[in-house]
Amino acid sequence: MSFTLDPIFKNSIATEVVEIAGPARRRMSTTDRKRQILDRAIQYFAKHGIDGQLRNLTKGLGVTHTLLYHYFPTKDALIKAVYEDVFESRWKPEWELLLDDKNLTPEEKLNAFYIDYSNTVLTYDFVRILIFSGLSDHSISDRFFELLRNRLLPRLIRETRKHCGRSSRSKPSQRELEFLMGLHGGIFYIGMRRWIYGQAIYDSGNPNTEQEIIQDRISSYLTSAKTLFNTGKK
Amino acid sequence: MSFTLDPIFKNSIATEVVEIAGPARRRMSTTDRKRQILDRAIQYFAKHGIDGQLRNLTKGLGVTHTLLYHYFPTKDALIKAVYEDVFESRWKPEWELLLDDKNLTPEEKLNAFYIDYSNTVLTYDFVRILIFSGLSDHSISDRFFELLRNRLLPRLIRETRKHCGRSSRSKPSQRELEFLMGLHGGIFYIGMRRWIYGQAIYDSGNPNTEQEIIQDRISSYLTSAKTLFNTGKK
DNA sequence: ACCATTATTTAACTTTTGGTCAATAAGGGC
DNA sequence: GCCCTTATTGACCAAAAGTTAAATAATGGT
Repeated sequence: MSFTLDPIFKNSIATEVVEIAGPARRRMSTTDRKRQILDRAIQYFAKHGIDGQLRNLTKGLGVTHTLLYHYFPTKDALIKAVYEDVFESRWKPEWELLLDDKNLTPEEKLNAFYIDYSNTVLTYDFVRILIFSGLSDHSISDRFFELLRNRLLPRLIRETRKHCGRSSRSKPSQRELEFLMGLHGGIFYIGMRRWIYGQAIYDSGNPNTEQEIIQDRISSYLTSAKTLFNTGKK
Repeated sequence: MSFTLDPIFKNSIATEVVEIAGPARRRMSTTDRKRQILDRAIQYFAKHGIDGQLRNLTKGLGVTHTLLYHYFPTKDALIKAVYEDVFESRWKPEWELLLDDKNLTPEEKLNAFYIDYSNTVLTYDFVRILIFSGLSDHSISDRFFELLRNRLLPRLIRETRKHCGRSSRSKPSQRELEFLMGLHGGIFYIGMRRWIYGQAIYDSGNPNTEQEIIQDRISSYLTSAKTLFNTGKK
């Protein structure tokens, strides 16, 4: 035997307990809510991995986990949408333009590029989601590297060669590419240390310091490329 | 209503279906079985992450998942044992000796060290488990970096300075350390590409090629260190 | 002010999964 | 060859977690 409260009364109690302000149930437009859920999902999956639980994901939204199914048919679909979104929002087509700019020296281009690249890509959400993807199904990591390989690396090699006073007619050699990947990986590793291993790096992310660090490496890369690749012998 | 087979008969069927050879139930010594489970767990968790399921983990062993609880009290204990084991088995104290060897030049030491380091550390199991740990609780990644920071980096900086003809009396500057981390991260990134992103790198892991790649980078690192840190000005 | 639409919740189902425990049987020692 | 130890299993549990369907109620349009 149990007693039930008057519906209105019950509602007012629930309102007080669960949410301090606003009506118990607030309706949002489909697009707004979908966006909100997606943003939340990016944050949540970046932190907990794609094995995170939907019930916890929606908790911070003040919404039931079943509401997800109104916007995404399955959890996999949501994850796919997260991948898609995080990927789309981070890749900048301007990078290619920057590297093609005729008014900059190779060193200026590399510096400008890698500083912007590290500010855009080396964020908590992106680094972690990229790696979660790599660890499981490769779904975004493959696409990301395809762009890298096709759009960026050839331009970076071209600029490297320009810096060395070499022609860019021949196809990049494996050795040149790997030397470039040393620079590239070293920069990506900054993000790894910060967002995967949780290391505080230099003065808590002072952008000046980070810029100087990157510039050191680029300057070293370009200078060494000269001596490594200009002499004919290995 | 159901009928039951004669126990002996039933057993022989099960034996045929489940396992082709050997008796249905084989007993192993405690130490052997524990070792076998641990090896399997390392493999399994490296592939599927620590959220992998115990039932699947034991499937390949031809053993019930409940048997795990005879050797490890909980899943967490098993994971901890995995971390422990993978960590212990990969860190080589000889590295410190190598870097302290008085008969080698700094460049020889760095080459020898990083080639062995990459062969030891940049394996499927280790790279992935290190990163899984970093993504979740940092339990091994912290310990690994502590050793790196305390045992290796100071020696690597010392050798770098020696190569530049500088004294090692002063404490490593942040700039020096970060320049070194560029090299170090670039090398770790080789493992990332191979074991996280699943990229085939150069001729399917030709060790010679890999050695040359690492040597290129080290030579570049050392040469640049001279020009970066020998002049007094920034 | 009402109504139709649909965003949101409630309740429930199912499968998965870590964990327990009593029953079983392999294998070594006698 | 028997017996005792204990490695191994099978049945089972409870909580977790993805998914569904029906009920509820906010909101915009008229």
